Amino acid sequence: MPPNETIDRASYLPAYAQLVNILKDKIASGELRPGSQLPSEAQLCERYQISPMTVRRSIGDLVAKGLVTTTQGRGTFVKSVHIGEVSFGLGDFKGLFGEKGDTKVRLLGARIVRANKRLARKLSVREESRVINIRRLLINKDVPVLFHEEYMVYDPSLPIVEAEMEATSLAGLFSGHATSDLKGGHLTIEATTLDKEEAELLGGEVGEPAFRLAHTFYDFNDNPFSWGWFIAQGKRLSFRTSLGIFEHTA
Amino acid sequence: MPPNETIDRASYLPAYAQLVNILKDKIASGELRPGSQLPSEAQLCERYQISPMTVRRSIGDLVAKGLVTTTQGRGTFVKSVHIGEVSFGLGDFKGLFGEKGDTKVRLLGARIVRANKRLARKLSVREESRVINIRRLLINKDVPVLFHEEYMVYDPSLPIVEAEMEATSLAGLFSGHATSDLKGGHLTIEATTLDKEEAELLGGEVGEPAFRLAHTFYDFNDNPFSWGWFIAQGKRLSFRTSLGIFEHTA
DNA sequence: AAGTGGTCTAGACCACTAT
DNA sequence: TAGTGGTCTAGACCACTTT
Repeated sequence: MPPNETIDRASYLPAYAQLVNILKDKIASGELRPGSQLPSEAQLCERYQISPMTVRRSIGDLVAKGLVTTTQGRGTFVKSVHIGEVSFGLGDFKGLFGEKGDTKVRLLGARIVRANKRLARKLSVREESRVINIRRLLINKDVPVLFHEEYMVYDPSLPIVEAEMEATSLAGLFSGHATSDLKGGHLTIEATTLDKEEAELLGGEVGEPAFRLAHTFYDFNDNPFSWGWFIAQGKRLSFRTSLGIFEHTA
Repeated sequence: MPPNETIDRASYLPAYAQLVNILKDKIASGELRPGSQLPSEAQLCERYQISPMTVRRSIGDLVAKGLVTTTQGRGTFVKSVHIGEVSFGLGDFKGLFGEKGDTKVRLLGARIVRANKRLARKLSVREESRVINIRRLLINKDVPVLFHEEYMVYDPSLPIVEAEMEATSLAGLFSGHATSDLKGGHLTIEATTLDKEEAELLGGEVGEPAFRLAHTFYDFNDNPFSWGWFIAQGKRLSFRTSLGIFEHTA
């Protein structure tokens, strides 16, 4: 478990990764405390008999992991932990899906509506223009876990529903192959409570805590083409992360 | 705005960053669509007259940004967007603090309690052992924005309250200088609703949507020493992020 | 066999910080 | 001035995928 103090050139693990592990362990064990300075790159080269570019790669990895900071002319230092820099992944959201095959999508409705003011602004279309509204329920092992409501611009030049629906298909977005028409989007996570309809669909109680994941997706002309949100019960979902050094970083 | 098609060796911007921008723009403009293959590293070396290591650094940056993937023996390809890989930061949380000077912390109470079963498990102490309980209210411009409840192990060998309180002081954790006794921790974000007490403290309504950010912090012996949570009204907070290519990536 | 990315060398010069 | 990290070169050899 304790890594050797030398680089094993025969190891399947590349030299830079071995050095990362060595330094990481020194930090995790407290041998290198937050604020203390790491050996200089030249010293690490000499100590472990590896070339400068390899040492730099190792240190770059540690910087990327948020474990150290470098300052030109000063040196490399172990960072102390800051909550503000933590990031959470949406992988937890994906966990609602479970194993493939367990998950089904039930289409609750698809219709064409006229854009009100808010919708017109969100999709950059004129008020009263036609917009596709799609409502889906995601079911995992017969348990409804996610409600999705989405509005998409209606482009008469396209074969409507199938193409549009595939564009932001749940499976594609979360785990599989998204379309190449999607340039990117914005997401926000909000706290909310279930309303009557959502509670019925998800099998929960009205007023129960829930997450709303709102999305806007853009095409390669930077025009929004989809706006909507996912609703998940709070009890079925939480976002987890770690600060500092933990197994999962290994 | 459109970057030149050559590397400017006189630019203050390093060569690898210039190549990153060139490739990023080709992706953003749709010239390189999701799924399509980038020129090989050798071709990029030739085309832009830079050495292999420099090209690799550029591509490494794009991989880190999640814009491309590389497969040994196959090539480098533009990724399509996947929600599951998105991550969002706690910077939004930090936004509750506002400009420095606007923010005050009011100590609502600090006392020593006996650990119940749950608390004993969370802090890895025996049931009935003594634990410090601290409750704070964070106030920004006279508006209460954050309620913090925390339990810490009571170590009789330390000068109690001040040392312990500083260990996870709000200011230190979110923006400033954390102590070097903190190795790391686990965080979870949950959806919840305000109970009566929280509603009174935060000036909200009972049952109103809220976020709970729960934390456990560990020392360098991997012993948990702090467990607790922050409560923020949902209307004062949302977590935002982007997928794909947007300005903020520049 | 040809082409691709993955690792690594052994230096070079530059920009910045400290003394 | 000495020491630090930041960038970059011009190759090398390896592992892997595809034809």
